[in-house]
Amino acid sequence: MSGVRPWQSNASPVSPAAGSIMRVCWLVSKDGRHQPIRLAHAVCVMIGRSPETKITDKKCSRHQVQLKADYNKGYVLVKQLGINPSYVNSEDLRRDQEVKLKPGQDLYVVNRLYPYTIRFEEGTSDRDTLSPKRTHEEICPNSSSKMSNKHLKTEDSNPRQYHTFNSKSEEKKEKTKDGHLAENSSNSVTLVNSSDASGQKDFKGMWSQGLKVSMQDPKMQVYKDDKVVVIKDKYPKARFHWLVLPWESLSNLKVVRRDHLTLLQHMHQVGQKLVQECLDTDTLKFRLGYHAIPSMSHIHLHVISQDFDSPCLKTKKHWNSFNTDYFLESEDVMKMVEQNGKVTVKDGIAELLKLPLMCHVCQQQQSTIPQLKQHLKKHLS
DNA sequence: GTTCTAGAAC
DNA sequence: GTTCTAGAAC
Repeated sequence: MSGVRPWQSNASPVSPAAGSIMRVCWLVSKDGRHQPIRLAHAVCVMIGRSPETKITDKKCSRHQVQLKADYNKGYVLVKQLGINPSYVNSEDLRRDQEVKLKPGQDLYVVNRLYPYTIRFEEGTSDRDTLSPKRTHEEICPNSSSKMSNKHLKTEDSNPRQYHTFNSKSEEKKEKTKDGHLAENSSNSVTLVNSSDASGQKDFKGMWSQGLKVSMQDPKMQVYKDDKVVVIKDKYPKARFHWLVLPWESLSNLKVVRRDHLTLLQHMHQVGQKLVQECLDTDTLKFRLGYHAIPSMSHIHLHVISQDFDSPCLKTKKHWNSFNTDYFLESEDVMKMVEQNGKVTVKDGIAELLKLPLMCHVCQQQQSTIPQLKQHLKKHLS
């Protein structure tokens, strides 16, 4: 990245975006009677006694349950239509009763028989939605290719707040170590082996997967190279607020090991470079670091200016997540990984989010967020 | 992560 | 009465 000033006029043009990322939901027969059935978004699908489900039980209606997937909310609405009860989430359903079926929960189509579960996946082409999840090898048999060039472009839509320098879209993306992000030779991306996606006990909903989608979106990308991508925080808590994300699938700091140290160092260097290249760097201070317990999946390094002048900064949690020890300095994280081979977070660190609001410049306590924001104006040059 | 809103705080 | 926040829902 040395010498690169991505927003300058000689940057490369942006090529057409790859296919937009789409989600797909599968109804999976837990006893393996048949292949997964695709549930399209907001489309009612009837499940019951049929050749497709291979259910021949006469107690099962041909229209036993109606399923409607909601890709935005990350669940499937189950409506019982048959006479005999279906069973979801430890509850027998009545006729016409509707319940939400979430990843990790089971649906028994009738009389606690014929178990199903659902699985949400993501892909960038229609083709990805036509067949169930494939292994990385199935998708990308020759997966040694890597992105080689750095292509950057300026597109400064908001000079005060952002340099939006989109990266030139590369047609082929890299396979990650564990196959989380894989791409075949015809320009489709599928999230496979989503270690923290649907079905996991710590799955919080589709919203928590948003960074994985954003980082793949050329319109969101501010910088990218073969190891990392930078995007603007969608809800910036300061005038400048970027996220540096590795292509490699790392859900959070908990999975980081010594092997990842060079990656963390690279993320830090890219973050520092963003700061150096920022036109307001003379007047603004920046911090680089990680949230101890991030809400969003996929590890991300915050690069944030210390003005905290943003309408998106609204809550005590927002403030304290950047202004207490909940914010782990990138340099401290790297040291920890170097010395201990992993990152450890103190017990009870989430309690820091509830601390009284304190100005990060003069340490004066403020009683409310509006007061704090008013106070912060004093420190703005 | 955000949005929404009931009820606490003023 | 209005402002603000915490927690639920997504």
